[in-house]
Amino acid sequence: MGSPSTARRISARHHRAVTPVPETRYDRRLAEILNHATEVFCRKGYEGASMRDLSRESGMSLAGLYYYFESKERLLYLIQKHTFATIVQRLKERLEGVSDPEQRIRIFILNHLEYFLANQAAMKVLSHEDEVLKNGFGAEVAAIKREYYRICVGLLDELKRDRGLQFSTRLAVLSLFGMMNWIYTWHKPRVDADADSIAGEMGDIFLRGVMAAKGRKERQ
Amino acid sequence: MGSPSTARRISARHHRAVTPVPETRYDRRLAEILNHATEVFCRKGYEGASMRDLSRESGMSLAGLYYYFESKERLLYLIQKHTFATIVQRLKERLEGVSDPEQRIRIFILNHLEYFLANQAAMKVLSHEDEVLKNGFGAEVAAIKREYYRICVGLLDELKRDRGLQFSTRLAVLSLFGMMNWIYTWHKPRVDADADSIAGEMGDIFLRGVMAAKGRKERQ
DNA sequence: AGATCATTCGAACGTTCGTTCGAACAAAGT
DNA sequence: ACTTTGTTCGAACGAACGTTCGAATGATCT
Repeated sequence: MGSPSTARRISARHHRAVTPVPETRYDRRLAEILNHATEVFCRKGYEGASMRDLSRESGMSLAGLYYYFESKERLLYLIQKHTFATIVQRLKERLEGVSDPEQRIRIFILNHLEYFLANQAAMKVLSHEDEVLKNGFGAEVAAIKREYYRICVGLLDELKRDRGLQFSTRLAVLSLFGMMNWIYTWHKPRVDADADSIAGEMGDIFLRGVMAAKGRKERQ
Repeated sequence: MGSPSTARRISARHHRAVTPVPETRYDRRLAEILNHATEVFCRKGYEGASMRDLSRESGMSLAGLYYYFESKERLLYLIQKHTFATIVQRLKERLEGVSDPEQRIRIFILNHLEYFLANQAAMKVLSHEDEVLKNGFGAEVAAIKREYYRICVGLLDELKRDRGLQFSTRLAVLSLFGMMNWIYTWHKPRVDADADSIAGEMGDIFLRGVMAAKGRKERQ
């Protein structure tokens, strides 16, 4: 009793049952810790960041942290899952009601880049610490990631059908992800453009690139 | 006497002075260790791989490794520097004698992807362990990296002048690097296509994308 | 053969790692 | 007031970390 897992289960029940946005003290504190941890993971990498770093940064004692999660690995899992779930949910909202295939892809790009630049630390952790989660945790995050990937494949297939194009959807999608995700290695908030114009330019390059493949046969 | 740094200095002198490709025992052994270390860094990450992992994998005792380099950080530096120097050198050779701007960019893409796929472990370490080297080592690697980047900027500027295009060179180059470098997250040698066809398809997407920007004004 | 050098290793150094434990404090319920 | 439950912490655990040292090999030369 009083163990972390018990506390989490109880607060979760409160969160769902009592009010729409109760935001218990526990949940608020956990969110704070997650934010600090994200920033430290982003700066020093998952393996490079010690629990003592996280303790110092979040202002909570080393032992205190373990009240909120049972291991460092689980902490990374919480960060990754929350980040990915948020971006997928936002995307689905924005796609609703838009039917033009090109416009839908532009929305996908903008949504991705906007969230990427607004939560650069979280997305860097997501992109960079890809394979460190072990079997149980890793599988769940990989599943969300695969869903996100499949959405993008669907959007591109729509475009191909609509415009009668022929190219390798897989390679196009992975190229697009590369263009977008690589941004964490070079974007400096003060000097580079904002998400809107970057999304526009990348959308131009990518969409003109794939749409110029009119009717041609796919490379073998 | 007998210290690592002394040994390295001597063998280096031999390497340069005596014959074109002398390949002393020392150099051969060091190369072996570098290869094994590259593979381990690729699998577990720089921070995640311990010196004991490297010892086990290379078959040399923990202490024995320190005869060949004075620290783990210096080992990463040696790997990164050698990898980058090789790819830049190969590129310069291949570009010689080719003057068509589009063809030169296709050569750049092919060279990058070919080396990337042939030395996937090394390139993953290069891409992934970007900011771990401290001041001295980091600056030197960053300089080679910048030279490589500038070559690509030069190629794209040639294309722009030649075809009268207008777009942001910086964003185009960084997008291209993203497309290419992201490959380490998804390419499976047995199931995915080879460097030639991937380079062709990526070249199509990218070049059609930027070349469709004929005469138009650059986005603000 | 002995001497000199290059190479390798077992054992240990001190430090830092992730994690745990029991006590202490705070809030809420009775 | 006392009890209960939720939250925090100092201190410590054993394990693993990067690195060092002196002795033991192997190789090369006189």
